[in-house]
Amino acid sequence: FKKLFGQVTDHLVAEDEVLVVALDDVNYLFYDAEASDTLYSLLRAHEAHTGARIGVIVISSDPDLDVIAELDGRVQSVFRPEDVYFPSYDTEEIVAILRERVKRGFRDGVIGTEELDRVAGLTTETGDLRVGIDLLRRAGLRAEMRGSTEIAGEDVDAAYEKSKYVHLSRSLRGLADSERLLVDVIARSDGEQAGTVYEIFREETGLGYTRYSEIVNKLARLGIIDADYAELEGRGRSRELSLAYDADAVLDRL
DNA sequence: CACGCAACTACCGGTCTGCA
DNA sequence: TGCAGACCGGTAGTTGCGTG
Repeated sequence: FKKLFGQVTDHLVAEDEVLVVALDDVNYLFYDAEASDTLYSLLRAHEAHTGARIGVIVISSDPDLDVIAELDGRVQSVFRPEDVYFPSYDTEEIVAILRERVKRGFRDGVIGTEELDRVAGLTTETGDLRVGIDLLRRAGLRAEMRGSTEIAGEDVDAAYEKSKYVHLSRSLRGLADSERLLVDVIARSDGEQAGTVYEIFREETGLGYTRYSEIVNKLARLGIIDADYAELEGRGRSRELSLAYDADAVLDRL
């Protein structure tokens, strides 16, 4: 990193250029607690490499995440961004976007208005356009498998059983071995207390509580598991760990 | 009602290891 | 040899119950 970054900043100084870095989906950096270090390197580059000018644009797709508040003080003091808020797509906009995809991806008449509305409705429910696009693809393939040139309502419904998990598949794919193992343990002991789950986790991995706690937090922030403080748990407080998805769906994708 | 304690979580400094 | 990532131990902080 140091070597590469040094080359970049040297180039900026030599050519008298300004680098603008756009970080799409930054929320994922927060889930890994990497956001502050990343922004710090970029925004304070001029301290280590005099004359290097770097600006940052950050794009978050998690409305519950307060980007500025979650950053370190040392980053907050140099990162004073302008906020631009983009509201999520409404059903009408989703339909328009999906219709455009349909036009490009399918022959005329492959999907009717009724079926497209159904896709749009399911997409609105999950709040993610990726679900809708995946849904079109799967429904189309399913119709083709049946030897039909038209997508039927049941193609959409059957495809949705897979498409609704695009988030899950994507999240799981990015996990390290020990993280996947913990997901596996939680899937098999759903709803247990943090301490109980740790016992099993330690037996299988030999890792310490610190690492365990960090992984639990990461999985919770990714939305793979729920880790809520349980009410009335004898002494002190304890978190209850459970999957945010259907256990079989998770185990299938591990 | 203050206090200690159990059962956790959060954080920090540091070691170990693999890689180029 | 230098670096980055994974991991650990120690310790401080949080919470709510039991106790005198």
